[in-house]
This record gives sequence, C-alpha cells and structure tokens, in this order.
Amino acid sequence: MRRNETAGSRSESVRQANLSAILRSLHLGGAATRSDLVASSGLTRSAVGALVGELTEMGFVHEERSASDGSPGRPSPIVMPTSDHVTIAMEVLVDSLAVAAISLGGHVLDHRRVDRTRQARPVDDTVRNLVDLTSKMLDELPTTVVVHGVGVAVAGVVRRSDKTVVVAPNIGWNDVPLGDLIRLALPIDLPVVIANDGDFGVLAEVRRGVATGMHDVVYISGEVGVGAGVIADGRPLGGAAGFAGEVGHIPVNPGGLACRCGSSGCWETEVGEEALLRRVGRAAGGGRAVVDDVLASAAAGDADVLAAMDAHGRWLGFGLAGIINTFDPDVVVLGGLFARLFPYVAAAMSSELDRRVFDVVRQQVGVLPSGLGLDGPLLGAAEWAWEQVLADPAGAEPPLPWCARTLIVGEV
Amino acid sequence: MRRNETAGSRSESVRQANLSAILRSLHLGGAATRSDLVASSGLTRSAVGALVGELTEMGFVHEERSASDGSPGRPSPIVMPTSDHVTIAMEVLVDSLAVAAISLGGHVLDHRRVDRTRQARPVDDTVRNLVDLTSKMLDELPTTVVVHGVGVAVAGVVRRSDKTVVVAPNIGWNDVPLGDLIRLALPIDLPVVIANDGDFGVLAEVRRGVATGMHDVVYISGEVGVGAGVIADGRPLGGAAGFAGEVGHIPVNPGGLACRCGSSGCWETEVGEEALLRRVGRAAGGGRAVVDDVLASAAAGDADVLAAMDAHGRWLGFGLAGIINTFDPDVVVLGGLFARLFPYVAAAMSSELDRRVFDVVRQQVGVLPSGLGLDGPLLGAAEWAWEQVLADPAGAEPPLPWCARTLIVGEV
DNA sequence: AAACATTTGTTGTAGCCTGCGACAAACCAG
DNA sequence: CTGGTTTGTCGCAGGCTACAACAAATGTTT
Repeated sequence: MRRNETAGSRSESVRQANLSAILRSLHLGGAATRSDLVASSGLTRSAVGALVGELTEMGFVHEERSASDGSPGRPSPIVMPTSDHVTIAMEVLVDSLAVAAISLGGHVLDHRRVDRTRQARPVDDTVRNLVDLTSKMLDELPTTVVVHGVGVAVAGVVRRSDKTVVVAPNIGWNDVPLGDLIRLALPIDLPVVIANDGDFGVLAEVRRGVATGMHDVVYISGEVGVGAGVIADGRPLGGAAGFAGEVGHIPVNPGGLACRCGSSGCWETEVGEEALLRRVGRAAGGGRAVVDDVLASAAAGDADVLAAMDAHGRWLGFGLAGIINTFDPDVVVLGGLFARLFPYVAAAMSSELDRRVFDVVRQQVGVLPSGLGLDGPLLGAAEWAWEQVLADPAGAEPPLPWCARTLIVGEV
Repeated sequence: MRRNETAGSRSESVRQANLSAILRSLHLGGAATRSDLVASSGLTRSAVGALVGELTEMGFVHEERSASDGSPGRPSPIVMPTSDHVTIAMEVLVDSLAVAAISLGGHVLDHRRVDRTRQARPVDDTVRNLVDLTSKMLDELPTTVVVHGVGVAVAGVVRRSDKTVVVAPNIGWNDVPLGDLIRLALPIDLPVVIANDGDFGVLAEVRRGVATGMHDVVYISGEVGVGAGVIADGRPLGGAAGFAGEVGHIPVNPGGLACRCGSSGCWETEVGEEALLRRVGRAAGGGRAVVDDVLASAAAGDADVLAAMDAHGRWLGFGLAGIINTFDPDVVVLGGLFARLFPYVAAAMSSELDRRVFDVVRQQVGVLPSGLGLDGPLLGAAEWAWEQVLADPAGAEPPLPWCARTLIVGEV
C-alpha cells in the first residue's frame, strides 16, 4: 500500500521540529539571547539549552557573553549564527549573471555580477561562467566556509519539479535541465534548487524586504518578461509542476497585440519592457541603457514620456486589480522594471486599483516598490537553499568544507 | 515578547498528529482494517492499536470482525467511522436554502433544500429558516447523534477572518456577521465556519469529487456571480482576510460593460448568468427557470443559442487561461452554472485555452465539470467543519448530543 | 564591602509517546 | 489436529520535553 502522506510522527520529529524552530528563528530574526529563545519558542530553559548545544556542536551557532544591559539577574548569553555556513545563490538574467554567498542569518558575504550582452547563449557557457564565478568567490572566503546548497534564479519559465528551464526566450533556451547541469558542474555535490526570478523575489521580500513577516504576498517581477512570485498563507505557491505565477500571460485585452507566447492580448504585451518602449516611441531590444534613458527623461519632466508612463500605469493597475482580487494579499511588491517605474506610474495605477479592486480589499492592500533592487531574487534563491537546511538541521549530512573540493576532484 | 508562530513541540503534539492522521485517513478513505492503517501510517501495530482504542473510546470509530477473505492469518478487524458524529452544513443561495447532516466519512445522513424567490431578504428570517430546518432535520436523526460544528456556504463575498458576509448583492446583504448570528441562534454552542460557495466547492471536489486527492485545484463557481475556490499545495487559498478567489472581478475587457462591483470589464460581465441571457436575448433576473429553458433550446439544437454558447465559451476560455497560467493547477473544476453549460461551451473554451495557456501547462491541466451538482458546496462546508475536528480529535471538548439541547435551552 | 533580590543556566527525575521483540490469538491448508 | 501465517497485545527501552531544585552571575541595598 502506498504510504500515506500524513504518516505517523515519532519522538524524533519533535526534536527535529524544535531544532528547526530555533535555527529558523535565528536565521530570520538574527542573534538572540537564550532567554529570548525560551520566550519566543515556548520551550523550557532546559530544552532550549540542549537544542542550542546541539546547534553549537554542528557549527551553526556560537554563544557570546552578552553586554551588561543594566538589569539585574544572571545575563543570558547571546546565540548568534556563525559566518562559516553559507548557501550559494546564482542568477541568470538576459543581460547579466550573478552569484552570491549568503550566510546563516542572511548576510551577504560576497556578491559578484557580470554584465553580458543580450543574445542567445549556449547553456554550457553559462554554466561554466556561473561555476567559475562561484569558485573564485569561495576561494576568497575563509577556508572554514561550509556550503550547504545552491539556489538558482532564472529569467524564464521553470518547471521546478525537474529543475528544468522550459523556455527562456531571450537567452534562447528550451527544455534545459539547468539544475542538474549546475549540480554536475560543481566540484562538490550539493543540492540545487531552481525557480524563476519571481518565485525567489517574493521570498526575498518576505524574509528581508518590504513584506517581512507577512503571510500573503504577491511579487511582480518584470525585466523583459513579466512574472510573479506568490506567498500564500506563508508558503510559496508552486502549482502542479511549479509553473504557477506566469501572470504575464493573463489575457487582459481581447483586441491586444500578439505575444511571444503564441497568444495575444497578454498582460505582458501591455506592461512589459517592450510595451513601455513602444509607448515612448523607442525601438525594442536596446537593453537596460535605453530604459535608463527613458527614466531620465521622465525625471526631467518630458511630457510625452510622462503621458506614456501614465498609460503604462493604467495597464499595470488593470492587470494588478485582477491579481489582487484573486489573491487578496497583504501587499503587492513591484520588483525589477516596475520598481524603477514606480514613481511615474503609481498615480495612474492606483486610480485603476481604486476603481477595480473590491473596496474592502483595496483598503488593506499595500502596493509598494521593492527595496532590494536587482539583487532581490538572488537573496531569495539563497533563502530557499537555506530552507532545506532549516527544515531539518540535523538531517542532512554535514557537507565538506569548500576547501576540501580539490581532494575530491583529484580523486575522480 | 510575541510568542513565535513556529513554537516548540512536545510529546503530546506527536500523539495529536498521529490521532489526526488516523482519523483523517478513515474520514477520507473510508473504513480500513487495522493492518491497512499500520501500512498507510507507517506506525507500529501497537501504536495503531492504542490510537484506534482512543478513537473508539471517544466514539468516533468502532471495530467489526472482518469477513474472511480467504487469506491465511489472523483477520484484522475493520475500523469504521460511526454514524453518530456529524457536522452540519448550511448553504445560502440567492434562490434556495439548504442544510445537511454529514457524518464522519462523508456520508450525507440527511439533506434538505427549500427554494425561495430571488429577492432581498432580512437576515434574521434567513437565520431562523436555517436553524428551523436544521432542528427538524436533527430531530429525525437518532438521539445519539453528536454535532461537532457548522459550515455555512454563502453566495457572496465573505470575510472569513470575522465570519462576515461583506456583500451578497442579490440577497441584499452588506456587512452581515452571519457566522455569529447563526452561532447565537443555535440551541447549543457550536463552532461555525463560513466561506463562499467557491471556497467550499473546491474542498468538496478535492475530497469527494472529480479532483479527489489532487493538490492543486481551481473550482469556478458561477450562479449569479462568479467566484473561485482554490486549493494550492493541498491547502485552501484564503488570502490576507479571506477574500481570495474573487476571480469574477478580474478585468478582462478594457472596453467592457459596467459591473455591479463598480468596475467595468470584469470577467463576470462576460461569463456570468446575466451575460449568457444577454447573448441569447433574454431578460435578466428570471432565475433558474430561464436558464433551464436556454439549456433546453441548446439541447434541441437552436442555432442562435448554440452560437451564443460558443461566444460564452470563448470568454470562459479567455479568463480561464489567465487563471490557469497563474495557478498551474492539476485540474480546473467548473461548478454551478458552468457545469450545466459545459457540453455547449467546451469546444470554444478549449480552443481559447489551447491558444492562450502555456503549452507545457495546457498538456497536463484538466478542465472538467463538477459531478457533485448543486450540493457540492454543501458537502464542502461540512468537510471544512470536520476539518476542525480532524486537526485535533482529542482537543475539542466532546460536544453534547443534540437531544440534550432542550435542557440547555430550558436553563436559560 | 557584604547581604539580598533577580534572572538565568544546569542537572536530575518524571511523564508521555512510539519502537521493538516476544507471546498469544485467529485464521487457512493439509 | 497440526503447522504456517498474519495480527493484536503486553512489557520494556529509548527519545524527548516538563518540572523542580540548585547553582551561577549580575544589580541593588545597607
């Protein structure tokens, strides 16, 4: 018989859950005294003591005498995440590649981005570039660093279930098993997770950005294509195969333009980068520089550009209204291109929302630009890689330190 | 300090989780032998024995000698849910009220629906009608019946967080705390949950309908208004305040008609009952009979009606494409009006989906009419009421049997 | 400076829950 | 009736946390 998904628990599950709760609290909330942990977890001092001891032994945390704060009583030592444990974040955009090493607690130990021109790319080159960037970055970190996993953000349609990039139009990829390719190209064996920019962007916002701590969040990611990442009831929305969030292809205009997805009148044809350039009368495909130029014109008060922004904002609101009525989020975070356009489109967008979103929902929903900038999805990728460790801190085999990789490679 | 939501577990949590797993398995899968339970839960025979014993003591289940099946070995007794424990489902539609008593295991012990004309209704009358219907129904059930909770489905916009009907346009309600009103009107104190038809409809489909066992499901409910219920990763999509799923008000037509929500071009203005009647040239507001008549014409092959159905189907597909691209569900279940229209709109809807949904998603997603008919949401309401019990079978106070209510009322 | 109050870490015991192994019970086959 | 097989039951062991008592470290008061 198929083992039930709601299978039985045992005592070890309790230990795992508590270990996970303590480590997650430290990862998300930063250093805390033991008595803080007692209060926030509801466990007893003895239990917290044992759990912190185990985490210390595994190297995830260390304790320090707390500075005296003037209150009476024995001071509680501060438990803080070490910087020795990291996950690697990678990002594949149309016109840049990036990697980062992010420690427990969310600190960016190092971060590197290289620009490249917008053109189709062989997959192998990209994989090699990413691995090279990563290796160089890690070589400059202390030799004690232990890598726990890799998160890869891709500007494209990703089937999370088998870690495959199904379509990445502007990079020219179709059905590329990028997750596995990266895993095999790395000198040590690491778990690799992969998703699109939107999926990771929303995670970054919920954990380190403007939506910190919220349970229902939509993040709209727009660079060349338009996508979304959704946190529903605190958990990422995946869908049956991991394709959820392709909001760029919600049909919004029955008389609209053809979309590169094969349909027509998709939201993306009205609010994507191409649509913006079309409205201001510029040729498509110029890349980031052209958008920068348009933003400069808007900042300078160019009336035609501002009118175009207004039209863009109305379409933004038109589509967003449907998304908000569908999800009833606490907040919608606008990332990527939309974060940069925000000051110029906000008014028109907002008045569309006022008209089209249920009043009771409109009153409570916030619509904000991301504050994390271009690196939001990168942070989110690392967060998701961390998530695997946080879920079961003692479960995974303790990985080898990065510096041991040459031995392994030598053996092959 | 605010107590962390990821609070610590203790041994009792394990017991609760296992008790819950066993009872849920029986509720969803029906009677099973003890050794089936051992296999599906992964627990040991002794643990299952203790758990089943506790459930028996609480009256949720009883064991019977199994009929010999010819295989050697000591026969395992069959554990079956008793019929003594029920939840009450209620449904408030524009033109009918319904109540049902549903036992552990999902059997409908009794079920009553009364039609009424489409018109604005005082809330108090409706509440009294529901409670009367319920009392009469329960009086005819065995006196041993114990009621665990009430689920109320409403055709309207419901704020689940405070159990309030914010808008029910055709019934004429605004900001009605229906959940509390029903709770206070009942002769015994019971937990009441409330949501709209779509939210409960999808639950019924996932537990007892065409989407049984699936993890990502969208249910489109359309009677007068259009709404949706969504199961994402096995859990109901609620949103920040419980307003999620108002897909009837996704803007899909920039040049569209005014909607009663104050916006224009909402999906509902193109696929709601009014839109259908408009397309076949009939007056709105005639109620179910008119729709029946239209369906009869379609069945008879009336070319004008079939052409209207075709147009309706295209708009159905147009909006559904966006919903599918957003959620990537395993299956979309069409309920209410849409289930009845299905044979006549399927072709046009399908060709729109072929064009507008990502190929990889289109290939795996099913679009099916509900098989549960008008009573789907009613079943779902009972399921959700059961859910409170399933989550912690030993936790809730054992409620008084229904027959004890007169004593209580007498004391007041 | 010493005694007291307060807060917190530590240690040992008790209680809860499940896993495991041995045994008993109930069935089929011959 | 005997042997093989499957399954329920019982007692014991192991893992985990709660609880209570004690020890340690700090501020406050005398």
